[in-house]
Amino acid sequence: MLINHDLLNSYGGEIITFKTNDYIFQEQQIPKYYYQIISGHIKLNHLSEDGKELIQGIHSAGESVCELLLFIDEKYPVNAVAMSECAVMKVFKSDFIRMLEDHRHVSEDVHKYISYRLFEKFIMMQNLAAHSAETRIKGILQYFKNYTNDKSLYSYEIKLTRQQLASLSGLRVETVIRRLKKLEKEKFIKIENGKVYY
DNA sequence: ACATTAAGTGGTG
DNA sequence: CACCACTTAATGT
Repeated sequence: MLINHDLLNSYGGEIITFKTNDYIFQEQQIPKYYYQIISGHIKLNHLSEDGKELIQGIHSAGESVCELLLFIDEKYPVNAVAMSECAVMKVFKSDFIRMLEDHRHVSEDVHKYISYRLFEKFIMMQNLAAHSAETRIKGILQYFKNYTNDKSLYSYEIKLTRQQLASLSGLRVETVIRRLKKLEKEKFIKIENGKVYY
């Protein structure tokens, strides 16, 4: 995990729980807390004017969400939504900042974490900006498999719905479904009972 | 049995 | 591809 729970506790950290589809925070709100996921999954999304959802990222246990907003004076650019039942540790902004000042190594960990997230954004941007649907989908699949150690063929089960893959890639559901079937024929992925293995 | 959600198909622009 | 309409399968209450 990014930051030790005991340390967060000693700086006023408290645990709050969310049910599926609950908001941890919403777009345009002013960031006041540091959030670190204890269990469950949280997605960062944005709804376009016509109602289409763009998923900016999906985070799980041990990771923090939008901590970078605590270092600048801006409102949240995205919503944080619980994708399952979630337990989250939250720490007041001022206490969080004080903790970083008191613990240099923790501060470095946070720097690295933010840097890695930014690095990911570069990769994702390049994938989404000027590529075919097939390349976009492959990019998303690779992005999630990168978090696992097993790199062998079909070792990773994509635990996302076709719709979620669409919201991540900026494509429509139908396109995702059709492309996945094509990728299966090409032996790039395997599909069993609707589940995608990559 | 009825409602809901996700996967999948056809066809048009 | 996006968009629209619709069918099918699986779950849930």
